[in-house]
Amino acid sequence: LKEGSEEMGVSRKKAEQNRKRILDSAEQLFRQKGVEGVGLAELMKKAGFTQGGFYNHFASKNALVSAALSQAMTKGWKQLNETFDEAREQGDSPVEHEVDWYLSPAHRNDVKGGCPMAGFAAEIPHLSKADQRAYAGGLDQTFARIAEILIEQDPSLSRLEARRRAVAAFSLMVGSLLLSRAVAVVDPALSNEILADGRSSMKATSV
Amino acid sequence: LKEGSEEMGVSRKKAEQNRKRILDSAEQLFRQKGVEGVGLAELMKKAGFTQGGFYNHFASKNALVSAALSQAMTKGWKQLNETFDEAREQGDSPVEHEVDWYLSPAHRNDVKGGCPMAGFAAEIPHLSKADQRAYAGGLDQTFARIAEILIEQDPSLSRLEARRRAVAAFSLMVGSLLLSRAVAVVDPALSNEILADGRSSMKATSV
DNA sequence: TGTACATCAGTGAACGCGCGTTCACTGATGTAC
DNA sequence: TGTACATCAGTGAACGCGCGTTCACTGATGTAC
Repeated sequence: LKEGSEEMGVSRKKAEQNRKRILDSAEQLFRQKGVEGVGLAELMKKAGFTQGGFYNHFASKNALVSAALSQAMTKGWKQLNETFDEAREQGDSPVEHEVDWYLSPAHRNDVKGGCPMAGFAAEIPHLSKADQRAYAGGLDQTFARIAEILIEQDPSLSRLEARRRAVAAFSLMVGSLLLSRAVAVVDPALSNEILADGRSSMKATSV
Repeated sequence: LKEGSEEMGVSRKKAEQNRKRILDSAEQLFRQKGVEGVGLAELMKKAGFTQGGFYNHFASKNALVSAALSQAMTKGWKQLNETFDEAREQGDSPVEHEVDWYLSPAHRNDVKGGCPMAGFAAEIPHLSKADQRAYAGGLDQTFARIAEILIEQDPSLSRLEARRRAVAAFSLMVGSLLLSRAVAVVDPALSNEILADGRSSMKATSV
């Protein structure tokens, strides 16, 4: 058991990879079609398995939803910080860099990925309290990180003012992204305009 | 037929009222639980009927969804204009009046009602193209109306600049409302903060 | 105005279907001696 | 190191259930003469 768990056999390693494949498929499908719009049969088929194997990896669909939300938020948090680091390396304003990515057509089109706070926002009220708490924690953390960066950019900002701007800025980004996605298929021009106007508003308010 | 349709019998009048009750129940339930989260049995029971009667009024669940979305948008449009009229009567700034209502805890808590552009935003990509088109039209109309009001308030604004501000302002309001709703149950303080920061940002940017 | 027939909203049971979940079985993997 | 047994990921069929939809039936409403 001691050494056995250290260097696992092929099958267990493979099983862990398979779990990851199920989880990744779930994350994408849940964003794309909504949690209620995806069945386990479809999901397992996409991951390359038959339906029955699901319960070797997750206790229930709800457990999978929690895991998918959690993974999406972890990815989103990494992405946020990478975007800031990237901007610093290029000597750009970190928040402007973030906004340019966030309100880009590419991010809008990436329905399967992208910001989990936007992608899951509408599902959250239908999920468990634990999931709602996880989401609220992730959102608060995001606000805090943006406020931190704002103070870095302009040290004269008070903590309170930075927080206010961070919350409003992120709300604008989420709203623009969701409205832009809602009309993307039937009115691409309007969809692009929403992104562009969001961007120009962010720049006008010196954030 | 000529006179008969002029002064309809009690039953047909009643039937029309019943249709309205089904439609109203649907509008509320779809907002609350999402379109996929509501079954026709539950819906008809809420409206006070048995399941089978549904198809006397609507051709399918999809047809009901379209009707509910359409009714919600009509109501939303009326509400928008009434809010503007109300502000003018009281000598308030129309847009500020709108924002104070839109980003109020009362509006956040009114999940069954309130702004349809926010309430249905996440559902739209899963609906029919016709519904998506209707939504896009309603959104464009909303942007245009807000831009109009902005020019009324400040005639020096160019059409383009007014439009830009209207789109960004509405996107901020929608984003704040949705994020605020997402965390309302598990973190009321954060939920209120999101609304408050949205409001103060709107005022700071002189909209 | 009064009677005979047609209409049609509402009932309640049933339809096939896909859902989340369970289960007996398999065979390769991992463990014990 | 080699053999015997236990584990457990994956299969595929089945479970009960609720879904959207259909249908035969009812009785009050609306129409025709």
